Amino acid sequence: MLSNSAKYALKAVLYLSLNSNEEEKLMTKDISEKINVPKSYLAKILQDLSRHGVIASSKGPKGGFYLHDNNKKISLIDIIEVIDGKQRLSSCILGFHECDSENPCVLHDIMGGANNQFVKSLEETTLEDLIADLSEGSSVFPVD
Amino acid sequence: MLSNSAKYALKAVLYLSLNSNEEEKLMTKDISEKINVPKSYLAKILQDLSRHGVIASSKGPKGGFYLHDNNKKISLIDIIEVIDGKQRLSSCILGFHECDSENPCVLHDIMGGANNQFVKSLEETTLEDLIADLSEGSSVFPVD
DNA sequence: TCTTAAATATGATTTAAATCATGTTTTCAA
DNA sequence: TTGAAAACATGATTTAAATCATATTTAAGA
Repeated sequence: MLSNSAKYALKAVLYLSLNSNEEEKLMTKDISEKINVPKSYLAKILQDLSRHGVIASSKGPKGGFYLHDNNKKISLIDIIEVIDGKQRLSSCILGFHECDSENPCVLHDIMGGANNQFVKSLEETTLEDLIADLSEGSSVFPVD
Repeated sequence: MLSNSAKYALKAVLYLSLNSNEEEKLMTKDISEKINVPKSYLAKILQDLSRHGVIASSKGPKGGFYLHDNNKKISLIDIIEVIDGKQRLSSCILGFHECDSENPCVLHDIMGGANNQFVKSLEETTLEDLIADLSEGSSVFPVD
């Protein structure tokens, strides 16, 4: 459903949203240790996210990755799509190309629209929402 | 969520449930052409399913794969678990090991139990149910 | 201006899933 | 009883994702 890379991206951006700002940037090394993701692999993902404007970065000494406030208004789906593309999440569970509610594959209804609902949640949920949940203590930010 | 192999298994077993019985067995070659899955790859999967009693087989000339009536009462989850194991379907979307409703990861609620519900459907749905849906014309059996 | 610390860009390597290939066993039918 | 047709078993190859490595660019600070 989600690639490993996309999961790492979500974790990293969430970590940044909790621990960074314009004054306190974070290096790949720090993030990778904290969220338990291989450093060079994470580096590639962060660079990808930065190139697409999902996160901010600056080079050189005292440089690193961080989030602007408006980056926190981004929805989760936008993070995922930078890494996995648009297709992956909406694809039929049996790999049927023309699968939709008009022309449902034999498992489409079994899924009960679970996937659609999940995608909708990803579209509607922003980083800020997750931060709110976490600060309420109603959920946990997993490391592994 | 599901491996490619598990998808192929579902398609193959469903095809068998529609087109085979004790008198009309089907060879790997026939099934693979019909459901559009590589022959030798499918062979491995069918042998796996047969070894686990999900489908029946007989060797030699006039041999092949088929389903007994009681094989049609099997639920979809049992087909999937033979191929993918028990873990894969229930794992946390962020890869968090202790993720459950007691200790939800930050995405657990976002998923809205979509995954749990999906697994439940797979547990409750039998091949017969799918066959019924198909014969009503309310769904389609996809080839690709 | 020079050194150093960071991201950036690019490509190589590893790993696991997917796919292919082939020899062995069983059983039917002539 | 023998040849052929099928599943069965096993292992090799390919491919894509995941991971690693390293040279290049940028910018801070001395």
